[in-house]
Amino acid sequence: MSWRKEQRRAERGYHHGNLKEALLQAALGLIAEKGAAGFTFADAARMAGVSAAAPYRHFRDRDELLSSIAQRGFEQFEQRLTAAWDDGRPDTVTAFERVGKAYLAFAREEPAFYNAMFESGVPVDANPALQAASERAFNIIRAAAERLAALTPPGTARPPAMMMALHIWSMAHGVASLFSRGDAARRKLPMSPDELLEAEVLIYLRGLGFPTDRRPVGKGAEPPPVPPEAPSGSGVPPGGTPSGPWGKPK
Amino acid sequence: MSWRKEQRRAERGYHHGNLKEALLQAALGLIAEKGAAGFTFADAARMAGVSAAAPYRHFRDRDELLSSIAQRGFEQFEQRLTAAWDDGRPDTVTAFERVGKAYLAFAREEPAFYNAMFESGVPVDANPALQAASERAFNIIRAAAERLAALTPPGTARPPAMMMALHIWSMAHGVASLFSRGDAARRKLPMSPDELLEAEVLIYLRGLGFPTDRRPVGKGAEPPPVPPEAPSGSGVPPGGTPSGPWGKPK
DNA sequence: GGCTCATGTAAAGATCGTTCACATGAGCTG
DNA sequence: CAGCTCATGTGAACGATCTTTACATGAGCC
Repeated sequence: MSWRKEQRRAERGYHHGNLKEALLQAALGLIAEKGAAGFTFADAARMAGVSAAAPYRHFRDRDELLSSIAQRGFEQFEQRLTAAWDDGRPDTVTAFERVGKAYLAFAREEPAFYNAMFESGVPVDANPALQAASERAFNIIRAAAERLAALTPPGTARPPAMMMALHIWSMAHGVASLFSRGDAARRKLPMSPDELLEAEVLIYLRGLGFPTDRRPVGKGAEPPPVPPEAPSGSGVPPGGTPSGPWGKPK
Repeated sequence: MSWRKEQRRAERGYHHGNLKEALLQAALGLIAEKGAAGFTFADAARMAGVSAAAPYRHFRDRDELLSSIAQRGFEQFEQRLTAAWDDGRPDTVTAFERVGKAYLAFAREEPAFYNAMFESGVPVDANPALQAASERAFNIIRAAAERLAALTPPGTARPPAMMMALHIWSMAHGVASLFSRGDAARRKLPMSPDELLEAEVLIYLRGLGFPTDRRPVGKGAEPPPVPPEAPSGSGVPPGGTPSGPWGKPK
């Protein structure tokens, strides 16, 4: 009966017109603010200007709304990873690292999605569409790993691509959850999460025999262009390089 | 007024005697069952056989109970990591990997603690004791990394120990959150989380120049004893070893 | 114009978190 | 042992949330 309510209703009529979408947006905002735990179904309804019971016409319950958001998150995630991977251009290793950065960027820039996807307690298999979306996203990493695995320098054992993909995913997720978002970011670090992950991945790749000693960590000069995909002779890093992927040793 | 209630009270008298501890235990059980999000203050009270208001005599609010549990979790975590590290015996690399396994074992065997520590939304700096406990636990990993860094084979750049520690932590945490617990464990994997992490760490260490090609992944025969801490000449793995830390290539 | 069904509302029940005034009894003081 | 005190537990109550149920509205279609 409040004036505002009548006002709203006058604007949009008895029927909202696009409540489902409005609820998703509202929830997204609330999760970004207060985390998936603090988000409340009633609040989302209020924010959309409808009664507390209305959302039940569009979502079975609060959890279904949450898993819808998680699903949407995985879809956007997939898009960003795909763009970052850019089919391996200009060279596989560079593109691979770009994927890692995109992972962190997503966690940082879309905290609400990331939260719903990985930290809200929504099980991956809550709903088939969610699971499918999650798998599609992971498949980007997997495809990238496959391309990378195919490049193992001669004389080096070829690692299973699936394993590589899982490794990379765990690194990115570990760095993101521990250091790259909200509260967790308060842990004091000697370097940025991006640098941390980049060094981690480079060391890992070197452990697999890939030549990765082409640039220091700083974002200064562009690395000298590498002949794309031509494994430069012996894959093993030249014995005893004095500097690692983490920059100059002091 | 119920018979049960009178019964309980007759057994223990008006005062509970050890309510704080009982609440912590009850909460632990509930979190293990339904996750930190699903755990309710009222439930814990009920489980301890006490009115819903009683817990407020021991905890300012629900969040304080949660962060108490997180703190306790970090303390137990520290103990287990310390035991696993065993001051670097019998050799640093072996002990280091044992720490990784202990990390996963803790996540698997103490889901309630792990949940409260890392997934409950309790910020690390919620309370100074919690933060301190968290740092003490991390310091075990850090100390181990320091010992490891000191062993870098001659001719190899020495990585910052802090960075190594953060890398290892992120790997362990990433594998644990994504693959090693409850709902998340439903993702289908080609290998166990333990093996996954072990391979990841070994490849990483190899990337840093450590010789790590001493055993396949299977848990069969004990690895041949390695002369403790005698960096065997050139640290770089003998060029072109045909099998990696992940086992035989097929 | 009238029907129908998706969509929204109001009201109500169950549960929680939290607070407040009050009850109990364990332990100290004399 | 009497009496005091204070930590600890109780019950009742408030406001908020989630969810269901019966009812209202109106958009689209015949």
